[in-house]
Amino acid sequence: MARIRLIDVAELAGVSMKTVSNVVHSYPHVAPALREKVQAAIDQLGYRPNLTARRLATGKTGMIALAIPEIDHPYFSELSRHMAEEATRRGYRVIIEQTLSDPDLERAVLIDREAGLVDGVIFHPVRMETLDIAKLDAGTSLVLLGEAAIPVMTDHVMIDNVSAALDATRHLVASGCRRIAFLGVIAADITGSTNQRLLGYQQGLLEAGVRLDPELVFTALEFTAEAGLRSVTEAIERGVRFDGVVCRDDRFAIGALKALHDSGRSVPGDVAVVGWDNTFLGAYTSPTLTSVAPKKTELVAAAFDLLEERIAGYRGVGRHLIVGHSLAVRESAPHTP
Amino acid sequence: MARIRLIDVAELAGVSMKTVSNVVHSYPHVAPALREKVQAAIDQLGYRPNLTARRLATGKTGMIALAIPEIDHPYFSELSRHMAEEATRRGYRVIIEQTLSDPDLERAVLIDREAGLVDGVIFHPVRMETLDIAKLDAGTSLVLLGEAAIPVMTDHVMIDNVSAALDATRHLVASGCRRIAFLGVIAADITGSTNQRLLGYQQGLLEAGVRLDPELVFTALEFTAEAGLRSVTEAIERGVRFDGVVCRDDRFAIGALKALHDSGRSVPGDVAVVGWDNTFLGAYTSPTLTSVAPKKTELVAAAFDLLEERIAGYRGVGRHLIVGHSLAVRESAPHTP
DNA sequence: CAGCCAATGTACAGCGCTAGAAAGATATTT
DNA sequence: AAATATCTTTCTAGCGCTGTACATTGGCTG
Repeated sequence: MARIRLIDVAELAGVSMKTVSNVVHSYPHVAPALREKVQAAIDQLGYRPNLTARRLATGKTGMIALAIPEIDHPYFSELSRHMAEEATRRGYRVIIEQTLSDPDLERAVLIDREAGLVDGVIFHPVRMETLDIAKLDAGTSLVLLGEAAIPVMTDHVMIDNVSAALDATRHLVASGCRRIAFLGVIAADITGSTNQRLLGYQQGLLEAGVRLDPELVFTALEFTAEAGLRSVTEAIERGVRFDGVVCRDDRFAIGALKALHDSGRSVPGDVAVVGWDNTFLGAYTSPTLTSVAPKKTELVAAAFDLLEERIAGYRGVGRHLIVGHSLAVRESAPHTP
Repeated sequence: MARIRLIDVAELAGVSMKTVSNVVHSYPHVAPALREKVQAAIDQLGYRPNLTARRLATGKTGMIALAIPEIDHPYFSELSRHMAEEATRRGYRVIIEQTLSDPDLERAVLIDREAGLVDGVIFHPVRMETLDIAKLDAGTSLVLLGEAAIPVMTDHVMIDNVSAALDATRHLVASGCRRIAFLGVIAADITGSTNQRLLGYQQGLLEAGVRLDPELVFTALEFTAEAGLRSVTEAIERGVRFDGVVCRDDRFAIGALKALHDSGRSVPGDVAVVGWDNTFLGAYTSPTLTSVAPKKTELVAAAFDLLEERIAGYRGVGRHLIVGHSLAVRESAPHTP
């Protein structure tokens, strides 16, 4: 079953390849009669242009790569969905690369990108350091997401983590919490995200005239609900008292909800809980989860805008965009009446 | 910043293109000294082969498409992750196509596949009908997932839904449930999945000598936790009594948990709940969710095996594989003591 | 009716890489 | 030393499509 080529259609229709190509591309200056004849040949043979060949000829692949740590992390799977939809809207296809937070895989993404496979890359680094990225960002189209690394020359989109954490903390303060914990600092995590969120949290306490009690900064071992559960359970067992928790991540928040539930605390009665990322998980818990909500569609649109400008030839310094956020208020930390 | 080409390397090293190509491909018969010289030139220029060109020349793209209804559905995002990992293991890249259960998008997947973009497609159809798929499966490499459509000529992997539903029902019967409900039949859903699961459910009741009460078959309007919640809430309000629920989907199960919780029922005390797909959602709920667990890694491996045989040239009739399943037993329907 | 322009169509040289044939170099055998 | 075998390397024809340069046609103008 040999594939039908442009030339096969051309022969059947008795015209040149270019004319067939013109029909395929809806080039205006083709005589209606000819166009019809060619179209008939196309239909008859079931011709589909070979995209690989087209790519080689045009130099454009029409494809962008989205490199994220884990496909099945709710935040990233939602992000992927938005990316896929935005890409379709803009005429691109998305190829998803899972880096698993492995520095080598992350590096591979940046190197492969140059292999002419994709026109650009949207990359959410976790482990690669600023300088490392700067070194590999060899002038091709790249947009970074998140706060892990921010090379000056590279475009970058994020939310204002400090102010978001501040909002979350203020929300808890407003509903009467005074002993507010922060979950979770990760031993192995040297990314800026946690630090910034912690900073906003401190600022919120300061504003409320509450002193930060180091005992209330909970540490987790890894980014899982399980680790969050363990961390909160241990705090409870240590006798730490708290009436609110700002969680660095929805999964931590879910672990926290479970820990509180298992230890007989009511949420939000005894402890109010705020998560982060506003993933769909939060809608499924009991109680439902209040969560910091990055404006994902804005973020996706901004990332694409920057990327397309790069693809179009922009070679200037990196643009660093902040997109909005809000607080999705649900049962675990409701509005004050 | 013009891209470095094979010929640039060849010129710098003072050899022919083919020799450079041989080095790149680790072809054995290259004199060590020459190999070193070429490698030095490659490193110096930072040469990366252009994959698009390679593809055009070899006819292999090294890429497969995974077409699923929604990237951010937990089942599919977990599946995607496994697919991505298996693909990497086998030397492929995955391009994910989101069909959104739209018949036109589903059809587009099958048509685009022929555009020389990918070597094969793994496709989980939802809306396309058997005949429609059969018509478009024009001899290229395709493997289907799920139960929606099963054209004879096309390869296909699924779990035994009847027997899995039977297992779930038996589990509830064994723990003493007698009035077992089934959630949810979807008005608009004509896929085989629901019917098969319903069949296994009936069979389980029959075995236990329990008559099927039509009142216990709960209908939902769409595939969301929200719809599940509503369906169960309405049943409770109608005064329907039941002590167990087999859910067609983890999201329904989560809706059910919430409905039961909100109405003051305890799970599993008053009502035991079994979900389906064993997504990570089930580990995060309170109580945690017992769920039918398709062996995803087996499924992924089987799909790839079939696909690779197709890619390698197999042109016979469709193989229809059943992969295993188990029941992930957690708190919502625990083991009987 | 020559002279021109615009509208249509054709020819063909790449895009960067691969792979098989052919040539050149070196080693082995008789 | 000639003949043969074995390595190494070069040559070159595509892969299927696009875009530029050029050829052709027909309609109009003056």
